[in-house]
Amino acid sequence: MLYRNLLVTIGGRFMDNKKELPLCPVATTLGLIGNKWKILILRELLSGTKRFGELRSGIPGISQKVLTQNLRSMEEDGIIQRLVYAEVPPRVEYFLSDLGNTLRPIIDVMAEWGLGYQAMVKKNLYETEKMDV
Amino acid sequence: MLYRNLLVTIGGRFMDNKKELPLCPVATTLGLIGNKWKILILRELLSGTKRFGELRSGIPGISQKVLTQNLRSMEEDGIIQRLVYAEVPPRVEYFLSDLGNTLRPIIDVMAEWGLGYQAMVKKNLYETEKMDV
DNA sequence: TGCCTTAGTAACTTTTAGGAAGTAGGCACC
DNA sequence: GGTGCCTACTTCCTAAAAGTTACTAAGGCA
Repeated sequence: MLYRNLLVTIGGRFMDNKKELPLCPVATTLGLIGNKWKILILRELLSGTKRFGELRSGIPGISQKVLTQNLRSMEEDGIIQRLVYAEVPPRVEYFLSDLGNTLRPIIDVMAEWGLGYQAMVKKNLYETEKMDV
Repeated sequence: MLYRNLLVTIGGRFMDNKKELPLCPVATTLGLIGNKWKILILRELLSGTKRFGELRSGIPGISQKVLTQNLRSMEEDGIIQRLVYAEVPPRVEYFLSDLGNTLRPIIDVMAEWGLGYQAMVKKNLYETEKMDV
């Protein structure tokens, strides 16, 4: 593994150019998983190894190109690993590296917050409807 | 407060069109803070009320336009609140709403992970240098 | 009068994402 | 033996988003 690859992708136009870690830890984290697709990919892979097509169907709205781009970027950053089988039709498996697995708490907290928010919205809508009537 | 504004912004091209909550809690969360700028704005406001200019200088690389856009979006979503003083030169203060404050654990976990990552990179670089010599 | 201030907007350029079509290459089918 | 199928890309073109720069309002102050 190339340790230098761990130096990531912050500070450029889309935090993807300069090989330099920002001082702020939050910005450092965002340098690796700063867009929503990477987080959704992470969410998918937290439940285990997935093929390209499985990721695509598991993440509604993502295009092939963007999925490929983000997978490559995450592989470069050492978050995920890529395993190509010399078969026809082609088969490529993706799974989290040890580093990628350490990101699990972040997704957990986000999932937890999302659940609470969904519940709040549901409750508020209900009360709003009651008030409307 | 308009409760319906809590229904957010997921599923469109950039998760900002349809007023519909996704089933996945992670995607729900990403609908509100799915881009890096919002998370950095959140980080700034977690330490207290800030003026527009303070936010701008506290978040290196953000442009006026993008800061304005994200602040407006976060205000619509009920995460932050905006207070305009009728003064010249103008003064506008931003601060977290109660809802916005509930996002604190997410930023905390990201900061924690970022610290660990920074430490790892530093250590690995050091070892790599030793190996290179 | 002229210049300072800050938050925001408008016009314009660059970057990124989306969509559709093309590629590889072994296999099944007619 | 030609045709089509399968999957994981890749390429091309267009649309949308983000970035950059310049400009505005409107009172205070020299």
